[in-house]
Amino acid sequence: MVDPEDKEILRQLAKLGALSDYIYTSSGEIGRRIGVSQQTASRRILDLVDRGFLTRRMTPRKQFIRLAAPGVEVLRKDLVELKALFATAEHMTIRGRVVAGLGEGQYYISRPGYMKAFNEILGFEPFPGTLNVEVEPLDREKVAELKEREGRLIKEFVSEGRTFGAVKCFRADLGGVECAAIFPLRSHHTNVLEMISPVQLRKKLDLADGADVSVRILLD
Amino acid sequence: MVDPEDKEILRQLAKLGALSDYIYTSSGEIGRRIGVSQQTASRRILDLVDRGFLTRRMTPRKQFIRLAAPGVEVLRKDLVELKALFATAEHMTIRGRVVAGLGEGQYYISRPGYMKAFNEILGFEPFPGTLNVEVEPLDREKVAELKEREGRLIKEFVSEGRTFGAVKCFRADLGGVECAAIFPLRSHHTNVLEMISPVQLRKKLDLADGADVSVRILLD
DNA sequence: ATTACTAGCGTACGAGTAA
DNA sequence: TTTACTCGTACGCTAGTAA
Repeated sequence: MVDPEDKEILRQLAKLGALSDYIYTSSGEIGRRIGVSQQTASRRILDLVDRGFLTRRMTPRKQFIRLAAPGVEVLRKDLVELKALFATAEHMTIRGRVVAGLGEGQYYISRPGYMKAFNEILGFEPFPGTLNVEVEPLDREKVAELKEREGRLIKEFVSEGRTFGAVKCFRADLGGVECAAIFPLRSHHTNVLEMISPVQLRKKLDLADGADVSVRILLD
Repeated sequence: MVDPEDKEILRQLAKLGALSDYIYTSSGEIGRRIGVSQQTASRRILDLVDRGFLTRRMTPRKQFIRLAAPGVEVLRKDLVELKALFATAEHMTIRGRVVAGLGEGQYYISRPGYMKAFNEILGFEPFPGTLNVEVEPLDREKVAELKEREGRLIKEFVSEGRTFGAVKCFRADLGGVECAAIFPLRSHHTNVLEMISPVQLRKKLDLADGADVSVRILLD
């Protein structure tokens, strides 16, 4: 097993160039970089050499040291894992219950300007109506956080002689149905999610007012 | 300071999904994942919460836990650092001394087939002659390693009624002059580097036989 | 200068357990 | 079930030092 302290040494050596060639350094230097004594650094290096993660050549002063193939692999594995983590750090679950909307949503989203934008940005033409989900109090901070994120933006536009405000969208999944949460930039609500979908969510999922739902938001 | 053990906890939590949302887990579970006891995991989590790297909500059983912004930054910094390491893990220095060649190189590299290939692969038309560098014994294993690497390949081709063998090239830098090391795939020498360059290296750098040189090979 | 051994100490671990 | 406290122990640290 490679413990985190071992990885730290491998990383510091890699930063000095020991990934692809021998570097000329000393146990004291390495100790300083990782915040331990010369003695501890020496012991740990020795251990890594014994286990095949480092190769080195000694000289009367200092030493030539580089990562052996298994040492490089340790770091590469970390890189791959972190890449994957950030690549798939993509969803957030928000719970709430279905509530009756004001009927406003229907008017707005069916404006041709929005319809066209939804199609471009989300890849579907929404059913003309929103499903409103009252967010469970504990999850409201998540909604606030969502609003801080990029999301997919529909810019404000002018049509029919008036201005339609910018809207931020997040793709989502509700009970296995493709949908999206939409946030008019002007609003500051954090207790209601407005969901749109190519189908009528309420009917498709047979949702009555008060039904508990769990929305999986994709962060992209 | 975030020590490597702290990072390990953040990573394990991130793998469970705590990068972008709360996860429902227990100190025992986390302890198991990082190979420490429930007590130690509990103490370390508490410490990370105190220092602002984690946020959590307790329940009578288990807890909801996620990385706070500073915790995410710790991992992101690691990712960026590792990416940079592997992106620039690109050179290897090989030392040796100039030796007289057999004059063979000149014949081969000036064949039109090779000339054209060098131009495509290295971006320059080489001076018709090679500079031979006898590799210092300690660096010979590096040469062997180079031959294991991809490099830039010139495939074998037929011309003038005979076959010209495949050659592997590595871009290099010798005394600030752009050049390349070439390895006929058939040869198994590891004690001599054959260098080519758009200019006559020997003349440009005023190198007599026996001159000590240091070749910086780019690994790409 | 270095590396790396030995000794002694301090810290962080896990067992036991309360809430 | 959990979390997280106290406490005794042991592991890994640093200091001192030889080569």
